[in-house]
Amino acid sequence: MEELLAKKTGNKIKTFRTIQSEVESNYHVALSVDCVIFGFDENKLKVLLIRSDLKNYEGQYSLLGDLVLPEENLDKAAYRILKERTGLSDVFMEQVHTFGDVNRHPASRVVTVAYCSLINIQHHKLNILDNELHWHDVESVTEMAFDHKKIFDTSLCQLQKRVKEHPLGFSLLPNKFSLRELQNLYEAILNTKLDRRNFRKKFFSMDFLIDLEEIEKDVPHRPGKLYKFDYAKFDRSPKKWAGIAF
Amino acid sequence: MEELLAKKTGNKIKTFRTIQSEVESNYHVALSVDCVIFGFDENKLKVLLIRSDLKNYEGQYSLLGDLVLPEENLDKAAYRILKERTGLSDVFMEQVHTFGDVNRHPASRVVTVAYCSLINIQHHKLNILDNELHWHDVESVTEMAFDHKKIFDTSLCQLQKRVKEHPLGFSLLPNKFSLRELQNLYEAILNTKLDRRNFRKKFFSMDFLIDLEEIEKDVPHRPGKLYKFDYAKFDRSPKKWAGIAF
DNA sequence: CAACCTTTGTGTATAAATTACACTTTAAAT
DNA sequence: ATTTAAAGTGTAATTTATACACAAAGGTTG
Repeated sequence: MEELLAKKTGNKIKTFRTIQSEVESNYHVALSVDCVIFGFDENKLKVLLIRSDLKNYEGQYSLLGDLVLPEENLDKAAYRILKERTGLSDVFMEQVHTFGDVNRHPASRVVTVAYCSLINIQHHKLNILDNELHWHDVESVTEMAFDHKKIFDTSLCQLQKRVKEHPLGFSLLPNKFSLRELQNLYEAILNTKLDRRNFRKKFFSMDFLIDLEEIEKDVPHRPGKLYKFDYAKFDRSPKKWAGIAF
Repeated sequence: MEELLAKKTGNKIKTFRTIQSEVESNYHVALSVDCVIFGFDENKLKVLLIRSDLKNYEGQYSLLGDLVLPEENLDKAAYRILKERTGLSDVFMEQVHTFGDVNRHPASRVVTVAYCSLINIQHHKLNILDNELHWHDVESVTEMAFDHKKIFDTSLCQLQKRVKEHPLGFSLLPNKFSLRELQNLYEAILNTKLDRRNFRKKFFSMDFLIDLEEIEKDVPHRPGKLYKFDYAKFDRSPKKWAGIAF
């Protein structure tokens, strides 16, 4: 949220210094939400970052965040940020962790709640406001503004864990996908190579994939069959999700 | 933290109403930490609760919490609360989730970060300050003040998950324990019955238990051998923790 | 249109892990 | 000495995970 804070303070509450003098109660803190938005494209796991415009962190990348509004629940704030930037609502979104170290923000105490979101990279257009907003390969993310690298690492770690125990991955894929794409996704998230036959066997045995009786187009080799995930069936009997151990 | 907030406001910032008028910036919120402190006694999982003294929730139980101090990190705040109430430091403590619904606190907006802590119920004396502070059977916890029931449920759920994938449970036991006690603990946390032979087989195969060459005292039947958990060995090769699937 | 390239799609044998299950041993209590 | 209650122990059956290779499909190329 740190980028936007500068603007907000400009509009409504002047500067950080002003905030601090106005807030007589030391027991109050600024509260923000930061979204780690993952996508999947070209067989790589991506994350959506913006360039920081705070002087302290000039040129560095940071997560998408904003202050939580006075009458806004935390989840709502996270969805608002996502909507503003990607135009998407109704996507997977989950709280990850809260970061509140005293000096994590250079200007004043700002406690931030991190959210992890998974979106289908094709179903949206980026809303580029003031700063560069781009997808970055997860592997290439090194330095970041504030403690955002730590937030990012925590989120990626949690994603790797959660994707094994819950069918989250499908949020990152198009509605119709081939088994190869699905496997590439898992390999990208977990950063491993998986056995193709065992992977297929596992998914077919769970029986949550609907055969769409269609095949891939425009591939320079034998096309694969297309499937979609049977969310209705999963909701009825989530226990049949055996987990992805590999 | 809600109980203490009343006092704090009395001392330093008067009343909630005063707070609200003083805080010109709507972007600032009160921040608290609530601790879900688990113990294990008489083969039952227990949680440490205090009686709420807010009028709205008279007579109901609530978690142990407090406002986060201006120069205090979140983890520090959680440890401080635990120390104040149980005299213990250096125990298992983990952030669970942050609850920030706009109206979760009747007086003003208070966002709270929940922590889960596991303590050995015998190694401490409760520091009973103003209100009743007691251990409660986890099963018997029904109504609670604020949204604390939801916080408690979330924490218990996370504990059930975490205890399978990490050797947390030993924090709840005395240093020396029998396999029966260990099994009772897992049964209490997971709320299931486990097969005794398979349970023992699993733990022995992981080879993290040190045989202390001692036996139980004062039991009216054949005494069991006592063990301790080999934390050093676990730290060297945590991958050998196979998880408790059952 | 034939040869080639790349990826799809499929099965089995082996090893490992999980489950179900019953009797003897020990120490304390009576 | 007998009773009582839990400790301690092994095996067979089932399920799950792993390793591994070749034929078929469709597009591309010369």
